[in-house]
Order: sequence, then C-alpha cells, then structure tokens
Amino acid sequence: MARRKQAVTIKHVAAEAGVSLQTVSRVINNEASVRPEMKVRVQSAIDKLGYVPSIAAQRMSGSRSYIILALNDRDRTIADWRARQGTDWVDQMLLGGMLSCAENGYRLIIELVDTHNDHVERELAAAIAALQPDGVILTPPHSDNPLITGLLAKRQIPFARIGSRSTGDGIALTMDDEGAAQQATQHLLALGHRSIGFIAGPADYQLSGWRGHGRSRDEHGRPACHG
Amino acid sequence: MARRKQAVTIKHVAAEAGVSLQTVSRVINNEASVRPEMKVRVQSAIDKLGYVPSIAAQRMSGSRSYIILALNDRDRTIADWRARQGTDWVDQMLLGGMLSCAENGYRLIIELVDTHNDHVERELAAAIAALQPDGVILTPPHSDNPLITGLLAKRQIPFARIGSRSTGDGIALTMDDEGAAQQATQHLLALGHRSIGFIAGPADYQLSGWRGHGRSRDEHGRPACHG
DNA sequence: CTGTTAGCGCCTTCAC
DNA sequence: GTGAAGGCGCTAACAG
Repeated sequence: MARRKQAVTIKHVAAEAGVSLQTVSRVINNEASVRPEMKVRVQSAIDKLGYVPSIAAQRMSGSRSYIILALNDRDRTIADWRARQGTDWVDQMLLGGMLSCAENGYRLIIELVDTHNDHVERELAAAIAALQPDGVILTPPHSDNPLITGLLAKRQIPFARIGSRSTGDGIALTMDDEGAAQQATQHLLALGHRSIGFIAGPADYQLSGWRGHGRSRDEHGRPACHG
Repeated sequence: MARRKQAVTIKHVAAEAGVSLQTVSRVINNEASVRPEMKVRVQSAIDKLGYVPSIAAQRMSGSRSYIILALNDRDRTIADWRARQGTDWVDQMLLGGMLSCAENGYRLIIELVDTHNDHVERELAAAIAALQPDGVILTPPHSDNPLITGLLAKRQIPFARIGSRSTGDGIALTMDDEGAAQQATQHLLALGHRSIGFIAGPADYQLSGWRGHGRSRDEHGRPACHG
C-alpha cells in the first residue's frame, strides 16, 4: 500500500493563486490582515482545487487539532450495548455535541474509559497525548472525578462537566434538557477554541436526582451553567 | 493560550533509553529488526515517561492516521435525535465499531452527511482530506451510493458497506446481528490497516427486508460477508 | 499587508 | 541491527 499523501495541499493553492503559502494559510484561518481582493483570489483557488486543510498538519504546526474528546464510561457503555438499550448517552449528549462540533468545523471523538479503575489518569493522559484535543467533555461518573478534572486543569485543557453541579475547574452544567451536550460543546468552542473535553456517561448518577427538578436553576438562581 | 506542544516526545524516550529516535520508532511500530534487549530498554523508557505517540505526527510522516471514518445520514440522525428515539444507529453499529477500533488502537469518527444532496462527494472528499482516515465504513443509505463507493475506490481507501448485498468495491456485509459493525471494522482493520471507511445509517432501507431472514446467509450460501 | 525562514513529531530512505 | 539525514503539510515567528 503506497504511502498516502495529501492530494492537494496548501502549496498547490498558493501556486494556483500566485501567492505565498502564508497568505493561503491566512485566508484559511480567516485572519484579518489580507486584502479583500487577495482573499477572493485565494478563496477561488481553494474552491477550484477543492482544497481542504489536513487537521493533522494543522495540529503539527502548533495550531488547533479541531478535535473534541468525549469521555464515556466503558463498562456501562458496553453493557448497554449488549442489552441493546443504550438509548441513553449517545442520543442525548453525544449527538448533540457532535452536531455542535460539526457546525464549527470540529470533530467529536468518543473515548471509553474505565472509571472504577485507577488507570483513569493514564488512559486520559494517553488519549490526550494521542489526540491532542482542543477540549474535553466529561459526563458522569467522570464529571466529578478529581483525578480527571485535576489532570485537565493542570494541562490547561478547557473542559465541560456534564451532570455536575460542584464548582471547580472547567464548566459545569446540568443536563436540564437534551440540549445540554450541545450547550456544553458550544461553550467549550466559545471559550478559547482550544482543548475542549467531554466526558459523557450514563445519566443515572447524581444527575438523576436533579432531573426531577426539571428545568430548574442552580443554587444561585442562574441557568444551570457556571463558568 | 500558549501553543500546545507534546509533553513527552519520541525524542525524550530516545534520550532516556540512550538510543536513537529511529530505534524508538521501530519499537513503537513493533518492527522486527530490534534486539530484544533493546526493545525492553526502550519499552521501559516509554512506560516510565508515559509516552504516547501523537497520531497527528504519525500521520504527517506518512504513516497511518489510526482513524476510521463512519458516514451517517445527517437529516435522519438529527430527526431521530430530536425525537429521542435514536436507538438505532449508535447502539447497533457505531458502538460496536467503536469498540473494535478501540481494541486496535484506532478511533472512530462519525461524520454526518446529506444523502439526498449532490454535495455528498464534496462532503466526503472534504472529510477525507481533513481526517485522512485509514478506512471508511458506510451505512445505509450510503452503502450503495455509487458516488461514494466510486470515490473511495478511486482513492484506494478500504471501506465496508453495511446493509448492502450488492457486490462491487469494498467489503459488503449485511447486518445479521448487532455485531455487524464490529465485524466490519475488524475486517477493515485486518485488510491493510489503512483507510477504513464506515458509512453508518438507519436500518430501514433495503436492510429491513433482509432482517426478517434473521441470521440468514447471502445468495451464495456463505456467511453474510463478501470480500 | 505579504513573503521568507524555521520547525512541530514522526517515519522513511539510505548509510554504517 | 542501528544511526543520521530528509521531508510530510502547515503555521508562528520574523523580516520587508
């Protein structure tokens, strides 16, 4: 199997438009300092060639990875899957988060993690090292796992905690509706557009209790989302 | 937000083990030509430092991306999500595929695509250019879309067609059980470990009809999976 | 505002 | 069997 290279690269676009790689890059990243006419010229070249930047390359050059990591409890996920009753996690959160990501040019990658295992940190660290996500989303029972939130905080990776009310690092939001994940993702995206984490998990932990309160607010009377 | 670099790289491992980067790389990729003792030394250095290769970097240097792309029908997915009845796609296929991927060090990324739209090709091409997946998995109604299979075949990207019996490029397999996706993924992985594609979609197309046949075989009397 | 230079982390090709 | 050099595609510094 031949080594697969990118079909059309930024280089081709630059040649086609008769500008430097940098200018193309600037257009891609929608930077201000580009003359409108240049922008148009480059853009048309991009369209003509059907160019799409490689996220791997983008990430390699120190830019964003355009990847959001979502952590989900493994055992539970597998059990649900076997029982074919996994109407839980995916439909409520992952899909919502996925849609938000897609709308923003991001990709959501779901990672299954063993909670009741002291490997959690290692697993998380490995996933982060491999994927280098711009953000992470946590779901129960990971949302309040200090080992996880601590690691994320230390690495300065933006993350959201779904189904958690406790204050602390990261954005905490209760699942007051099916839009929670979407909300979470967008918050992360809005934050710094970098390192967003998402740990998705079954909603029958602390979460379930709050659910009875319906669309209630948090203890401060504000919508269920703390900064 | 500071430019995020990889914490521990192959370079650190090499230094720690007192060998060249190359040797470390060889150990990572499990290549034969490495003396057992060297292998052990390097491996322990890897463990000690908690090193995990960056898939972005791996992909950049012409290696695998360790990413499998799964295509799913967008509208349908969103509709299901809104109606909260999406017990369909994820639990049956995606989760299975996800598990298989995880077991093999791969990641499954789900991409929502508009089927009844002539943008399909563009969308697929864009996703491929951005992600550069090692393989793709197609699900109804994409499994038999010639625009999709054609593009994949032309680019020589291995792919599986779930819920499709028609012969042609790629691996076709019917969903004779909840293990279909898992099966599909493993086939792709087994293939050439490169470019695996997966287009997941609701199971109410041609698929539904076959389902009545239960775990039946295909018209050739073989298990429901053609090469 | 635009072009040039350097380098990200890793793997491939070629020497030793 | 191992090391050294080169480059993948892209962007972040610096010039001009």
